[in-house]
Amino acid sequence: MHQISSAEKVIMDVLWHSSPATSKQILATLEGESTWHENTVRTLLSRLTQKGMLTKEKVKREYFYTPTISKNEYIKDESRSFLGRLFNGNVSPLIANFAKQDMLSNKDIEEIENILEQLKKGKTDE
Amino acid sequence: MHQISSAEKVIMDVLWHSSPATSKQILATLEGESTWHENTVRTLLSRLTQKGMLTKEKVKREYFYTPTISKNEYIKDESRSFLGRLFNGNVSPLIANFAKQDMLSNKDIEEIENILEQLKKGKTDE
DNA sequence: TAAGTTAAACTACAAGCGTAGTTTACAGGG
DNA sequence: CCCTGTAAACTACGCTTGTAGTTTAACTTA
Repeated sequence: MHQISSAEKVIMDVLWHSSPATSKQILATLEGESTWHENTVRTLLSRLTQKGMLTKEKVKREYFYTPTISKNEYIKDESRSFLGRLFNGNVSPLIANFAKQDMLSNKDIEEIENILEQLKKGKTDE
Repeated sequence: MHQISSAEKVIMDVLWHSSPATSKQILATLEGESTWHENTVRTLLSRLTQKGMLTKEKVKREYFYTPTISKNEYIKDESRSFLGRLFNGNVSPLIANFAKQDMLSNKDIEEIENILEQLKKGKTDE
């Protein structure tokens, strides 16, 4: 599984947005949004590399880091695991729950209906 | 926030299903589904109590444990945090992602549409 | 009432995480 | 060629988690 901790995910997000990147560049991107020490970022980078979530390529003295999984894959896995943990893997109870908790605006409803329409169209085309 | 670890959640699930219950009863419920030592269960119970997720009431030598939050509240909070972490808090991108990842069966689509229909009916009634 | 049983409390310990400090090594400038 | 700055590597440390072992305290039974 993709065990990425929450601090590590901040780094992954930067790299998913733009990679390959050096620790320096990542630091620059995080400037203002985080108060992390440089070494913290470097530690996170090396832990992510050890976990196989990043590859690094040396250029002169620096490494350029690149994610080994896409954000979409990550999101898919996380969604699956979330769905599994809380809703036995079924999507509709999740939606039902959002509905029950009043978490769906009219706009949400409309958008979701559109998505489903598109999806049905795509399916019958196959 | 409700920081319940995954081992702790197993205990919470037992108690959400039936509470108050003693550690003995929880052990009995878990019999067969888990290989935990009794002390492991007791440790988890006391950690959950310390975290404020359970209250306990002494009867003779034993404690009866009861969750302080409902499973629905827990699910709501988890859903919110999941949505926040991965989809900036918006539901429709989540659905769009499920769609894109082919995680929605025809049955899912139908059920979701029903939920949305019901929801719209409820809303215009107000 | 002494002994046994057992629930609860306390202690333990390794791995993972958040967050750096310290040391090493190398590239570029004078 | 040596010094310096900086990237990388290694070390650290307290907290959480998973998973118990050990000790204490209190019922229960003979």
